[in-house]
Amino acid sequence: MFVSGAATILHADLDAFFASVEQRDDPSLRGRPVIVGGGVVLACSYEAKAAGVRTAMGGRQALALCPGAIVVAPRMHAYSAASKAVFAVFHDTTPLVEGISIDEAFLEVGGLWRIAGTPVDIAARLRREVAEQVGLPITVGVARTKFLAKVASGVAKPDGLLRVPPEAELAFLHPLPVERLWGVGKVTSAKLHAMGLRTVADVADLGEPALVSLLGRASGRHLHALAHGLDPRRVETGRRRRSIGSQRALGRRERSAEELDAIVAGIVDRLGKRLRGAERVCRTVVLRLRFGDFTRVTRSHTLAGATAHTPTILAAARRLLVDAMPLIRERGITLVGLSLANLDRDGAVQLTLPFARDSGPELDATLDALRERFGGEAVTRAARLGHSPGIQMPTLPDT
DNA sequence: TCTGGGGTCCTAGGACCC
DNA sequence: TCTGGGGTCCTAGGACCC
Repeated sequence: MFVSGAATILHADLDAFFASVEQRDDPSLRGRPVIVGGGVVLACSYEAKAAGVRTAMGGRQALALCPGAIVVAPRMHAYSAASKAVFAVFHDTTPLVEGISIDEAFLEVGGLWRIAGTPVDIAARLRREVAEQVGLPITVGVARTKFLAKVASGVAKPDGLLRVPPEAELAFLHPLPVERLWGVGKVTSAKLHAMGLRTVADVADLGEPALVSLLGRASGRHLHALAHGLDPRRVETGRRRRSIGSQRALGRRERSAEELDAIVAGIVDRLGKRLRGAERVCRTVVLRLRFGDFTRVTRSHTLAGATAHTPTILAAARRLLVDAMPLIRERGITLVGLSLANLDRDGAVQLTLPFARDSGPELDATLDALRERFGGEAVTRAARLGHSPGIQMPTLPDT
């Protein structure tokens, strides 16, 4: 059930996913700049990207950059059906598939060479099958680790295939800008730039203690490892969602307490249905608010027991909303959202196992043993706790 | 640049316990 | 009686990703 032997990982990533589905379903859109979304760009075709359009950009700005763009309203059902079809191809390729998002997955193919050929053969076939069976372009990165496979697919986009051979990893990685490192966003890249660090090689030269003091323990260690081509994370099947949420942007108009209450009730209703549809229960209700000045807050409440009962969740959400009303009146509300978290943390057994700091292989072996014993899906948590290093907390089902 | 919607993980502090 | 170490759980905020 679990991987043995040399790991070889594919990172498969659909190109401009939503926009590609639109171009597939409407031939008149092919070869033309397509923007999916309205107020904000959810996705755009490569023709629009060439004009400077980017995901999450305001719609007005996008059209200013690319006046010829065709704007299409999102069709989430079509995307989710296309995603399912692509994941079916993934699962035909190998049982070891870890979905990362609607359009991306890691595939472990290290043990397949005897029956399916080299990883590059497998990747080429995968791309062909996705094109033939689903009609979408997909890029695949091939490498020894997740991170390198992901970077490879990013470099190979669009509609490409790139393998990073083990002996060429650092030569491939080190000239890249720090923004390519997974976990380096705006804030972190600004900090790194302020230190004069621009490439992955610069980060690799800095040394772990300096990175940790700059970025915090977890990020510092993580980045240091990635910059040296080290990434022990394996492809994990059976990961389950840890929270579900829904939110609504409200614009700048004033909202009465009754109006907000009705919006929250609507969101709770939707989330309750999703929760029960997934046969899951939650213990924590989180209210998310964004204000007129774009500051945000969250307010949360943890229930005594897990539930999927809409009235129970609604009562908790209402209390959080009422408590937040003074803030809302003061700053003006522009977004309301709810998350249901601590999923399935009731009727579960929590084990706490002490480990020495940094005993990675031991931890992995223990987790594998737990998965063997209880099934891959059962072990839902294996985290290093921030302020109590070395403790693991797998969560097991009721036995 | 006047800003969506769905997520993950990490950090830090306080209450509480032994 | 006071203090410390070690630990769990909850809340809140923030960075990041697609």
